[in-house]
Amino acid sequence: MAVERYNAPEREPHWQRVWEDADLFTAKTDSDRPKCYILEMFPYPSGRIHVGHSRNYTMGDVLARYKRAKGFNVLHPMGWDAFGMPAENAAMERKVHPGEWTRQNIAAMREQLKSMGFAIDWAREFATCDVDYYKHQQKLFADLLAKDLVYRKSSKVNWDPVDNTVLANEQVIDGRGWRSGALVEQRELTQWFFRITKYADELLEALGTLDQWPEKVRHMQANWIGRSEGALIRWALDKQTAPKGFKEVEVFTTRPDTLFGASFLAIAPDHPIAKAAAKDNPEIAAFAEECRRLGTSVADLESAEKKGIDTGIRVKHPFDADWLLPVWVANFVLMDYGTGAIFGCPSGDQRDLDFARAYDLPVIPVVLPPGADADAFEIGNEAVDGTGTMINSRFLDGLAPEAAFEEAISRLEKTKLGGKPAASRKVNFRLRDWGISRQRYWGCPIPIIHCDDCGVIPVPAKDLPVELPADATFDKPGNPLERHPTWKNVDCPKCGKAARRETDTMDTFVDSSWYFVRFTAPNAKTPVDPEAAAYWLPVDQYIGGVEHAILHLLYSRFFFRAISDAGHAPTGGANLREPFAALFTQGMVTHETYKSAKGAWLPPEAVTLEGDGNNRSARETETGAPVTIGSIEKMSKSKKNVIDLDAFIGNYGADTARWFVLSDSPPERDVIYTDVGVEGARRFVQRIWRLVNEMAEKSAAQGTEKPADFSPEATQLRRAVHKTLHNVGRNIEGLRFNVAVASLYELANILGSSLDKDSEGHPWALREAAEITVQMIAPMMPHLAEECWSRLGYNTLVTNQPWPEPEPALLVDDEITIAVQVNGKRRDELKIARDASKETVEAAALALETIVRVMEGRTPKKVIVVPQRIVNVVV
RNA sequence: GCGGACGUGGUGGAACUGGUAGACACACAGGACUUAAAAUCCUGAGACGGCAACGUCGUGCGGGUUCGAAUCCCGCCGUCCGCACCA
Repeated sequence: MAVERYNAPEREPHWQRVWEDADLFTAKTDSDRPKCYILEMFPYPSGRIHVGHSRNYTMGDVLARYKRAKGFNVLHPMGWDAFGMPAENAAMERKVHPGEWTRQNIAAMREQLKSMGFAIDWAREFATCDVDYYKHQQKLFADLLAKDLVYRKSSKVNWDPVDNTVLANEQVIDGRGWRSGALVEQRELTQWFFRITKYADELLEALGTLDQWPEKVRHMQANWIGRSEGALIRWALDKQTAPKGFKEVEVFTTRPDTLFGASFLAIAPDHPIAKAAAKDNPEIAAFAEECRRLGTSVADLESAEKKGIDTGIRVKHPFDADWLLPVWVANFVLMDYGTGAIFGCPSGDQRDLDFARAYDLPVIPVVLPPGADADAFEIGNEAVDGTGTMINSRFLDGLAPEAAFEEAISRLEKTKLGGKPAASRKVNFRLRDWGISRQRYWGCPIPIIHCDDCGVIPVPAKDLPVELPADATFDKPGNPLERHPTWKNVDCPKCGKAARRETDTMDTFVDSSWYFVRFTAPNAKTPVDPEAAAYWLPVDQYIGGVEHAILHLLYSRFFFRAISDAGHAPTGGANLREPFAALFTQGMVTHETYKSAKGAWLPPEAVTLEGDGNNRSARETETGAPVTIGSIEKMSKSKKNVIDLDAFIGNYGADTARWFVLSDSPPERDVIYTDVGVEGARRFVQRIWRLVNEMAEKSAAQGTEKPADFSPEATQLRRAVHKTLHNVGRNIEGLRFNVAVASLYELANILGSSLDKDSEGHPWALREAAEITVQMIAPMMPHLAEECWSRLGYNTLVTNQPWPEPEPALLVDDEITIAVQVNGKRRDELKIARDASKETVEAAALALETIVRVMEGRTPKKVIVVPQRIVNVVV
């Protein structure tokens, strides 16, 4: 009677082999069945997989297995986002080649993913550092260049003057280089850019069609693109004070209606006028220098204290040549946005107001809020926005801001300044072109040759790929390609003279902007196989972290369009512009952090925990030294709060890991890793195993004919099973895995109490229950499901079974329970036939003892009956 | 600074379009089985008051709309994420 425990770590590899031998997950282009492309954002091969990583692959896998059972031709591939900084850092620190480090990590991580039993088509696997991948990327680059979607311009980087190297934003800590500690400077470099702004309007417009994307992601992208309608206004410089060679300054504004509230102009520290002013004025030069020390991160720039310096330059107000305003250099004006110059209207903009108060500049209210008293109205420390009536604005007085906006622009369009209109309408985008140059080794080489005579020449197609040299050195900072003795020396393909290779490599976001296309035909001779792409794309469900909500997803949307327009469109793909039909952003797995007395992070396995609730404490297991329990954070190598997957699977098995990460927390939210949560998952694995074993003994034999009649309790069991089946299907499709899990727990409770019954049809109902239960858990705990399936007497694979369909008749109850309220407060409930008429329900409700008592003889004013939901008696 | 989200028992969370708040799980308490333990099974439980029947309160805080609000609207507080060279 007693069932042996299910030994997951021992049985799981067996089933993985069986699946592999049966070649179940290799996707074939097969037009008979509808296709379904499921993709999780591919991982960076950082070393080892921990339980945190496994969550989004598990989610994708559940969906892939479910869709497969539903009859879809599923594509579920895996690959590696293999270029990037960590490999280069490892090379410097451990003297191991980035390629070797990356390959080792990939090998380890591939084995770990396989041990999770994922239904992945491994035949399509590739890494972005494979020459066979990046050579196609170089071809795409060349084609984009030919289409004028790539260009060069000067742009700023973080420069470490001690290490003589370019730093990523994350390598700049408090304004200093992370290794050298030197104060970081901004430096201008000529770099490569993708013309993403050409697609700004389309990328914004098309967001409206992405109805299977989270609202918040679309919102974030819309804000990121930042379309705004306004005007370019030219301000004449006052001749007395203007730097030599400058006559005017152009300002972009979305609020031309507030022009009469202007009290100063502010320009970016690297605006040409600011640079000219700095030449003659050491104070301005010093200020600009200080601004440059802030690095290039927008977050740092904008959260820094607002500071400025008066240049002494004056400009004429566009509507009044006698009105002179000062020009300031300010640290919050960005050269990259608009024209790098703004006019400050302190009464209408909080940042301008703070600035005006700090430097004692005039504050003129120009918009009177509705209901405010015109004579007494003053601006305190809070600016007023939008709505109201224009005041102090001469010919605009009395207008609404929207009307004043139109009027101001119309007038300026007619006003001539140096023979040209003083202003023009302009749609401005916050989105900037995508800078892809990286001064690093471990990335896709940009296939360009620089010739002194011929200029910038693309590497001819016949000479591609441009491969990374294997023998680069990593013993010092800086770009190893730049200092490689021979690699960059090459003959100009045009004139044959000695020339130099481009030593910049591409941003790794380029690699990840089209890997999902390559998965559709990973061995194609051309970057894109138009037939395969047309068949598989778009990705039907894309799953990844919210941290990619903007950059990766926007770049991919752009790049897919750009390469389509450059000759790599899927067949008949004129309407296929969006690569990801549905997007799901999953939460992280978090874990407590532990710190030793010396302040070093400790991994969980080195720590022993004691007590509970508020009395928890921790010690180092080996030494007994006290440990500080830190905050709960996303699992990360740097804080060591990771649970390694191998150890986990060795203890509990993959199915427990899978079940745990699917349970409890809604998938879009973070889940906290706890040992007790894992124990819960492990117990459930055993419980299912016991249940199925007992059911196998007590149920009808396999293939028994369905009885004509079922006892009430057998019907009740069947109802529960079919309702669960309905819920699990619905919730897997909606990616509400935690809810699907909960309904399976609920069913397990019912199954447990249904075992020892033997009324009419019950054995058959039990067999049906066992089979459907096993099929329902199969996408989530596939190994256990196979084990159970064979225990039920099958020599087929449950993975190959079609998803069962619930019987509609079993989903609805004949008698239902509805709540009865008096004045909106629940007082009793009522059991009544499902199809009872409103009148019947009302009468039955009013007749309830509790209701009669609570009514105290009062007559109902109104009785609201919502069929099958609720009765509310209003007195 | 700008932009985005989230907030429900001791804990993780459920609640389809506004209709019985707290499903399910964890932790906890009591019981069964056992020489004992583990495992397993059964029972209980939002808070407060009451022996109980039952009553009152209750979804971060303050207002509003509605017969009815966790859900919709306005204001506040708190937490988390992104900000263009981390991936």
